[in-house]
Amino acid sequence: MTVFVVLYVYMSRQEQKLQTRQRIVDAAFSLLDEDKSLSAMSLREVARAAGIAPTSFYRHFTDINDLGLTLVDEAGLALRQLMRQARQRIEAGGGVIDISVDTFMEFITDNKNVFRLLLREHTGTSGAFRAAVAREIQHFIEELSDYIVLQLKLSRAIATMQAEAMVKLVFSAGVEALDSDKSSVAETAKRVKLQLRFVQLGALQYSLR
Amino acid sequence: MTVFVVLYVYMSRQEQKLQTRQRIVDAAFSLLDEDKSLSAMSLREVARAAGIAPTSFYRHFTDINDLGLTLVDEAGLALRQLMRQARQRIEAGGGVIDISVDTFMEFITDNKNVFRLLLREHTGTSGAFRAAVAREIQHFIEELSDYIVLQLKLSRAIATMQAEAMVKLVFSAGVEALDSDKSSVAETAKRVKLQLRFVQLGALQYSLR
DNA sequence: AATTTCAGCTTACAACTGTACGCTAATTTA
DNA sequence: TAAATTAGCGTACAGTTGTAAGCTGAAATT
Repeated sequence: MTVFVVLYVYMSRQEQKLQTRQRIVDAAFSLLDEDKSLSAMSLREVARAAGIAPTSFYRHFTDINDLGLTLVDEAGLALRQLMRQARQRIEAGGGVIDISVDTFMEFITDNKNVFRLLLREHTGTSGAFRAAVAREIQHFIEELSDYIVLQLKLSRAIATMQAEAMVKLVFSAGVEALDSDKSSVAETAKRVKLQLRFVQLGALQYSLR
Repeated sequence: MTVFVVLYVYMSRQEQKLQTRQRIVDAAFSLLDEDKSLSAMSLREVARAAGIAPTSFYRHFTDINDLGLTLVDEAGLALRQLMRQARQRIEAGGGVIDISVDTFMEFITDNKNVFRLLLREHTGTSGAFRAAVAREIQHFIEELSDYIVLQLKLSRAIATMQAEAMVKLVFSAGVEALDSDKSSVAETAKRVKLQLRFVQLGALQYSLR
């Protein structure tokens, strides 16, 4: 005897819609691999990947652009979560630079498409997207700057410059990491850590001058 | 009385073809403004801008991709010329950092689309393009590294790290400069100069440690 | 002077795009 | 229970794309 048990998971209309919306977002992220950019992503392609009719897309987003902004937002959210994670690890002990870089590199390895999105749109063809990504990076810089002022007792002005330099170096290293295998990533991480040390030493030296 | 003088500038077939090819390249560069990327550039669009029939494009390039590689090459060439220019200016006297940054910022301001191409393709959707741009940047780093070894007498290993950090910081500043007006560019330049000084001081400090 | 080469053209076609329109069936509201 | 709302679908259309095929006239070669 075989018994079929059908589980009905109740979902209100609103919840169903939200779920479909998320399917679209996920589909879009999954399309964003090595050789597909946001601007090259067609509405029909996304719809296909999400398993809906092309025209149903409009029930959730007005535009492909609208979807794009959502993706950038989600990516920014992921970045901020990443920072929280790094802070926790730092409080648990360990060199700030080492832990931050390692956390970042882990993030990139595990979320290539999220980081790719940020990088591409940072220099992409939509001014709105460029600005949105720039804002996310600015958040990053400001939080790091706060940390530097508190921990290293540097002036706010110098701390900001130091933080900016560090974030940009880490992001640049991230660019390399996207196209590298695991061992190369470790090597890239090592190099950027040294460079961050240069910046740290230099900023300190400069403020003692 | 009106006299029409027709000037016949003789051009061999080969020269004509080369001229058309250059028109295509120029047209492509001119299309690469704020909101058009290489991958979003259609063959027909380029042909239209170059004033030729779509199918005539194939007499010069096998692909849009082929054209892309040519553009990256030309951009790399422009970068190398830029460096030569910077070296000349430095020999004429002045702070190395100041002159290098100023030269670079001038270049970006005068050749926005060339720099945009490099930036976009550095993180773009074509692995071949990404690699090509990475090579150009590597050139840049190596030449700067040579300079540092010679002038500042640092070890090759440390000089390379310093050079890499500096080039990446300058390129990052370039990203900002693309979306800025003239006065903001000056401000960005000032900030990156300070950051470069951090790196320089830090690398020196580190090697004396 | 006769022949070959070839840069650029026109025409043509199948594939794909965004999106307008109206239908359906199920949920939500009254 | 009756009426209203709406997520998702199918059909349809005009516009754009890459590129295949073959022609033309001028330049280059013989």
